[in-house]
Amino acid sequence: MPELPEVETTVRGLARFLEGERITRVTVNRPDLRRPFPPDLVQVMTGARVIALSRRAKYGLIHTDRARTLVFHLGMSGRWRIDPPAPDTHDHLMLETADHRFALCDPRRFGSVDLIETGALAAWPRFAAMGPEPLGGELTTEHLKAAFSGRKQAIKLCLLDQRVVAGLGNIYVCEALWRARIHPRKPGGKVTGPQLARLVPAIREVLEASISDGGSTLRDYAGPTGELGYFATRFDVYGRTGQACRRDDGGTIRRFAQGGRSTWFCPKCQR
DNA sequence: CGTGTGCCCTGACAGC
DNA sequence: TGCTGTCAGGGCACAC
Repeated sequence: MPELPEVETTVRGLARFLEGERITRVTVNRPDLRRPFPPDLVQVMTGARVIALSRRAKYGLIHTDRARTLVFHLGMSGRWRIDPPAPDTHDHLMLETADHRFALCDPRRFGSVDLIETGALAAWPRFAAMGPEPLGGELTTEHLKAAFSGRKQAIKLCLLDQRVVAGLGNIYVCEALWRARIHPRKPGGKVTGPQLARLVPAIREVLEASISDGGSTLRDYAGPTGELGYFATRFDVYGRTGQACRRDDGGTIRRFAQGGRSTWFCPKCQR
């Protein structure tokens, strides 16, 4: 269930085992996920040393000493299994080091694997059009104001647009809008100044809280099973149809569809 | 251009 | 038990 916090948690978990290590073996079990695997994937990655791992939006990056970076996306159902005790039908790609094995498992196969020249990552079309990262100070009230200006589209959909902010998904958009007390159907261009000012910290805080939960879950999972696990957190609105708003304002969480996906919100405090 | 729709794929779950 | 329908955290191609 990968959104930004899960990707960040996954990258951190992989980094502990992969950074500085040499890839001794690469196994490809099928030719593609959403897109074909790079034809030279095995050749380039076999024997490569991993320099560092990082994240851009919901993509994980494995930088190697071959001037190339393996860029993975976990789609809807992807995860890396570290030292899996048994093979899984959906382990599509396996990387091995001297001490560990890393299986990219993705039942729905909405994920992707690309091999990009490290020096040209910023120009990679999928990255070039992206907005700022929601963490780390790039994302400002002024940026959102400019990005939303004149847009009639609902703010929920604006925030899912990776050109506006890179890495927000359905869960965290719902959660951030609740925190900022903004109605998800409000047109982007009509969001008020005070609402925008609340939105930036709301986004940052909900992501940071999830990442710290993910970190603790990861520590647990890294022990006995050796698998990466996704954080389990208590959402304020996501999936809480019919339950009381956590602000105790008498509101009941409601669900409706926007752009083919579900939105949850509190009609009492989100305006 | 901005905006809306449908599809890629498998699995989990509810209801019968 | 097994069938059927619905839904799922993403991204993209395509139509207007």
